[in-house]
Amino acid sequence: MTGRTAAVQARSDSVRNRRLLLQAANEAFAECGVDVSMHMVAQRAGVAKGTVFRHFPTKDDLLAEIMMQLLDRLLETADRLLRADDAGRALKDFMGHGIGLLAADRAFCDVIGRPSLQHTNVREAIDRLCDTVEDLTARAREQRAVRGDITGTDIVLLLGGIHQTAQPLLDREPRAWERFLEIAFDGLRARDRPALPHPPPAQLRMADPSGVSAPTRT
Amino acid sequence: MTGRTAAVQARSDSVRNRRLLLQAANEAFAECGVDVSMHMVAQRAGVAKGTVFRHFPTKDDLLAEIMMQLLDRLLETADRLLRADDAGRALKDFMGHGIGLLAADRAFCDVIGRPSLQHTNVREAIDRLCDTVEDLTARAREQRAVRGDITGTDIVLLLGGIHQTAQPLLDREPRAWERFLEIAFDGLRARDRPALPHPPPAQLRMADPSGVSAPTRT
DNA sequence: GCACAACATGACCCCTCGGTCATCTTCTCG
DNA sequence: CGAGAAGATGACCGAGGGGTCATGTTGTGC
Repeated sequence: MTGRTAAVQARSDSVRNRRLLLQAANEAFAECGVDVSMHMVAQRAGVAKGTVFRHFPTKDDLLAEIMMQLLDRLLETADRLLRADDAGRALKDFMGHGIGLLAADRAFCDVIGRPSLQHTNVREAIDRLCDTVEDLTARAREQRAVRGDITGTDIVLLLGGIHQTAQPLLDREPRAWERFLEIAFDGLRARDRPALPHPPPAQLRMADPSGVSAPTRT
Repeated sequence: MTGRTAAVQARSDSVRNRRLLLQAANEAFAECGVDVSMHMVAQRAGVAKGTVFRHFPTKDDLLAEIMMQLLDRLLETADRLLRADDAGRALKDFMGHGIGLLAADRAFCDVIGRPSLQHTNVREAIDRLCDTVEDLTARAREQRAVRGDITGTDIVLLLGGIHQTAQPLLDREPRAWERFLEIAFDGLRARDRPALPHPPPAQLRMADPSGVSAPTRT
């Protein structure tokens, strides 16, 4: 997408460095979260700091590229699960997949958690993902696998929440989130219970052009 | 506890400034989390930066003092609820109280979320809180208000998780966490369900003298 | 009201971070 | 192989953070 379309041929060392950088950034972001320094990324890739900025003009650009890969894969999984027979199972599988990604990548948590720092295409990818989760949830609702007042937004929010719940246990038991996914899903499934407090949350929109929910905080 | 016990009398302006500082720091930490700068705190209190460091030698000292107030109040609530008749109701009330505090104080979330930066007395207070929650949970378990394989650690972890779930909705609906507390509690209550995956998590200990789980990351 | 200790102040130090750029190196093409 | 452009490098910049300290100010006991 970036190198060989036009007449200009990318130099071999440039291509190699770009690959090394993406790999190093992937690991560094996953381990340390978005606050990892560009110097650290450069060091991991075995190049100088300036080289990082030659390939990715800002830290946000680098982060966006990496997050897009993650989101694309997750979106692909969601699309595939949309065609499963057992919609309840599919929804739970999707949640497991998403939480697994969160558990393996601190930067992904940071990006999902606070929309403060973001590229437009990442925001749009997240919106697309929310749409698909809405569909997944609708199917589960129709098949009575979850209660009638659960929305896709509930599910999206629960992803971050369930991961956060299990996070202190991550060192000792990397898959501890399965326990809490089970508890949460039992709650989602509860029939014969009074209506939930508060109306179902409105759909989260990160990439609205009206600029209403622009980043406000530090 | 800090000023008037010994022979030395604290000067009036010093006492006033200390009060102003604690109040300002409370607000600043609550709004911006632990990453708020000491300069910001000083500004809010209407004093110079040096004054902050005269009263609190390090940022950690200031943060610890504020967190201790919060934890003491929460611990008091937990102790009171331990004497309620309906143990299930008491446990849920406690969770509501805790999540409400998390929703109102970003620094509290930060401190609970990652134990990286901490004073010993804060760690001990958290441990005491965990003990009390363990008791609260045991009573609820005995009264069959929650399933038999739920521990106090589950509950403590769920506090942060439920808050995190609702956090993106905080601006529009400050009490949105009630919806997710309801869902989670329905899950905790689920009878006739297969056993949860993974054994109940071991109790979290923040103040262990063996220094095993010392802060490792950045 | 005086003297002095305690206190308040903000310029300053050192550090880290994202980002820049003059300079040097290396790949590529003829 | 040689020229030249694309790429790599790391010293450097400004912002902002926690923390310090010489200096100026003020409350207090005599």
